[in-house]
Amino acid sequence: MLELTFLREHRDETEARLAKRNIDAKGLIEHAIELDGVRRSTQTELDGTQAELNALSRSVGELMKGGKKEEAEAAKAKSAALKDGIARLKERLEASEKSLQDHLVTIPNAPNAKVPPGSTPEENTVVMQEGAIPELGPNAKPHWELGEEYGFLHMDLGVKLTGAGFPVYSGQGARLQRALIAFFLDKATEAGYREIIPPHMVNAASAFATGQLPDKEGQMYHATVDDLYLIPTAEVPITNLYRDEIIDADKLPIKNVGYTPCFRREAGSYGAHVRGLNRVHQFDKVEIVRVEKPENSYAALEEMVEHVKGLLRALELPYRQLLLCGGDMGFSSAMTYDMEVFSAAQQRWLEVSSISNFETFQTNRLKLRYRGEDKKPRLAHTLNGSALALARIVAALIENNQGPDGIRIPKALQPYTGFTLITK
RNA sequence: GGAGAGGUGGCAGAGCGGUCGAAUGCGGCGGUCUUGAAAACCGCUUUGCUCGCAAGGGCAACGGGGGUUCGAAUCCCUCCCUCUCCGCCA
Repeated sequence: MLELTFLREHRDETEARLAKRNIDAKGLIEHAIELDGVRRSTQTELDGTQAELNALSRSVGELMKGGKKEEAEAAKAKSAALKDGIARLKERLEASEKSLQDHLVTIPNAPNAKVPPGSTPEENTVVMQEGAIPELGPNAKPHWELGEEYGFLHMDLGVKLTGAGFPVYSGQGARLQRALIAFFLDKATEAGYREIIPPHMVNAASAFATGQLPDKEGQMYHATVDDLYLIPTAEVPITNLYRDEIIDADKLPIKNVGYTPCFRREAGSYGAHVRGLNRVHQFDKVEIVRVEKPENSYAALEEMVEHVKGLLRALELPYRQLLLCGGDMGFSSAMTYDMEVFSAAQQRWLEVSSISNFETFQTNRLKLRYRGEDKKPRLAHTLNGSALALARIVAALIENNQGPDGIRIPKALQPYTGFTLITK
């Protein structure tokens, strides 16, 4: 959620930044300012009336003590009218706060100045590309065929147990998952991230604070009996660790990493391009999450990108870095890089990481602040990125490394898998 | 799941209908003293909203919500959470 005071004081800037998303920025902001005006005038009026009543109540106490019974009764009678007014004003204030809130929640984050305008993935910028794209020849198979052939991935069993999009890994496939998770966690720990094992379900307040609610309600699995949500990413619980906190400036930056399974309903996305592991309802992901001072957050973003690049290089995967255009960015993000690996058998790029700076968009909802040099609490910046998301990494890894003898495991991963080749 | 106890400031812990945003202690910050440090002493030490150019005001918050009252941290209702005991259980 955008900061109201910032929006008020930097109206033109916010409008210009927001316009990159190809939405009616002017209209959205105008309406917000208007609703805020109503809220503020109501607040002022209510405060004044409440002050009057407070003074009156105090005088009643003093009159009683002084034995002036009649005067006290007169004051009591006077307070009735004030109370009426206060009740009405409170209602009005609540209503105006609610309409303001309801409106603010519909405004996406304002993109950073560097973000290219645009509305489709075609308008994203390719920042860089690295790694040789393997020539597999005509007999190359997509990962879902390889998985079946080698017997380590079973989409059909997942259907039996749960439904489409819930893969079952077995044998070397299961071990490969575990190896990747351990490898990613170790690399993040080396880079100074603290490992977190969070709950895999969160309450509505947490889902709201990181922006899953109300914006992406339909994307999450909802356990209605207890009103809990299955996390779509570790970002949700890990970022919410700091909800309602004021952190001393010298404690920043905070760098956390967590592995969790991720659950996404992905309602309405079916077809050939989502076969196999390309898009599933449950996948494993190692996520890095940072809390930063505003002046450092963009340097942190680049640092996170470098970290992810290191992982992709170690896995010997051809990859590229995309700077998302305004219209393709997530609702809460101010700037997002996507990392994609090339899946040689499918001849397409697969998104395996999304690294974003949310600036104060999340912390405003989280009420996550830090105390700077001036001792005043200010909203911190939050960032997060996948490092990395497993299912598609596995897809690309096994497709790109298929050969006549089996599927080759990259060197960096071999200490973790305990084998160098996936065989039949 | 059953029974009981309790939720107050960074922490500990008072307050149990009025002047209590809240005693006191600890911690933290600033100062005095000291060659320096410690001790001692003095002062300061929550957050949000709002009015104001500012100085400085006002309002709200004692787990959440509602109620009683001229007035609630204090009384009542309700929800949530924590702890103890019992039951169940990886």
